[in-house]
Amino acid sequence: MPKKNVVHWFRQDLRLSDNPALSAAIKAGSLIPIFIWDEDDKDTHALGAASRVWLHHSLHALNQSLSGKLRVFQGDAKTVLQQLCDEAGVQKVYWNRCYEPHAIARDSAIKQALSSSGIQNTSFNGSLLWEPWEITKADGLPYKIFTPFYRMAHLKGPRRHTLNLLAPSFSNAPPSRQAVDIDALALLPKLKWHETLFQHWQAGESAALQALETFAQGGVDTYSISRDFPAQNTTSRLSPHLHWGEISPQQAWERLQFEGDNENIEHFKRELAWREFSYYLIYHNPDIPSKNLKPRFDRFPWRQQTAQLKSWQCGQTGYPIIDAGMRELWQTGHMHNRVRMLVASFLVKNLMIDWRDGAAWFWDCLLDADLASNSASWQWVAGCGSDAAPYFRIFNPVTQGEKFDANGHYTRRFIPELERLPDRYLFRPWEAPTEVLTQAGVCLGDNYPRPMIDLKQSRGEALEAFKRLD
DNA sequence: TGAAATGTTGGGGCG
DNA sequence: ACGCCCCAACATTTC
Repeated sequence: MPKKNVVHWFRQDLRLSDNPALSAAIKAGSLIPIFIWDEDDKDTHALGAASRVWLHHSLHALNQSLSGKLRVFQGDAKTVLQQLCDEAGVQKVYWNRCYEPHAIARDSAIKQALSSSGIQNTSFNGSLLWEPWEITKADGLPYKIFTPFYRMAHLKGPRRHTLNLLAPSFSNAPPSRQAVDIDALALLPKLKWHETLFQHWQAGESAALQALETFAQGGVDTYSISRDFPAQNTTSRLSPHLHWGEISPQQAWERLQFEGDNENIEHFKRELAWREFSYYLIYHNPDIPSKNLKPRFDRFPWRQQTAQLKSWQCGQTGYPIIDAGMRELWQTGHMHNRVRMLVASFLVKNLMIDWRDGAAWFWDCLLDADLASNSASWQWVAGCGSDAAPYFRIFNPVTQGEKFDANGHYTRRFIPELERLPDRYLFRPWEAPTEVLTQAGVCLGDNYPRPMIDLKQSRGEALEAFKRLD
């Protein structure tokens, strides 16, 4: 007797391994693997440009590992699913949960619609170590501080890895007329900008597993310390893979656990847990992308400085470590973690520009753009998050540059016009004697900007503004 | 997962 | 030998 057709709906789980919903679907019948591009340009949560590029490549990779059987649709997800189930006689639909507020709303409406037409639908946890509702304080309320959250989560232990992926038997239901080619989704921008991005990255499950392997076999050995130095590429570089679920956090967690137990591995697990905490926060605070978690920040006098925002975005602030970071973001779709903190601190605490403007730019440019992490991290930096950096913690881009990029490898890589400026002045070119600048071919205000604001003064103003919030 | 301002200490130069 | 000053080095406080 032929097996019944079942649907696995791929969303942010673009992988075959450790995929609980997919495994369940494969066990249940003949597989129709689908992806639905259901985005409307008017959506406030519409994917950023870099994310779309990643998705484009990741879908191609996924389709390849499914022997070209991935069916791609465009349009309202509920309509697409209902029509597909109807056409192909599907009685069972499987997916892994998403946790963004708009996705939760969409999915619960779909769940209801499918159930009421008698179609069984089951969702799984495919992207988090801990379900956000499972970790609570003794009084049942959600944690607001990372450390106690992590302690409790640790006690529970992470979700177990899904074993035993059976080889799928694909449904031979005729392709739906609605199915479209991945390229027809037009996820790539018209400009050639995306081609430079993908000189630095490879999307898809096998690239993700390879990145994990590389990290586990070497990168992690010095992780705790060297992760702070942007010139050393010793972070895991797993973030975009994790965002799209090309790899699960369980796979990362367990692979590193296999290497043993030391300070570096502990530290990395803690970073995975920060990702979890972001999802935890957005689940319990759906407004986190747009609303200060600390309401008193609603009175903060953010400055509407379009020109200054633009200088920051383009890496033309006159502070080399800031500009290097912003240019790294534009050129590679990525920015080193420490530098993210520096540029964010500079925007919010020196320029006094709204963190939401910074978050929006990151959202558009980052290949690893993730609503939960992006929102939670910007609120953390701005000081308006629940467990946030204290407002007075303001990074000094000169000191930080000298400390974390002492030999200037990172900064010079992204700011070639400062290539020949000696280390001594690299992070403070305005202090360099004229002849040093001339010899290095630097002309301030011409081929590299003068500092756009005074650090000491802007810091003082921000601290004043903060004090007035109390 | 800060930095600046302020305070304290102790060694060395010097009269 | 002693007091004095200077200042680096470190510690503490404040934002």
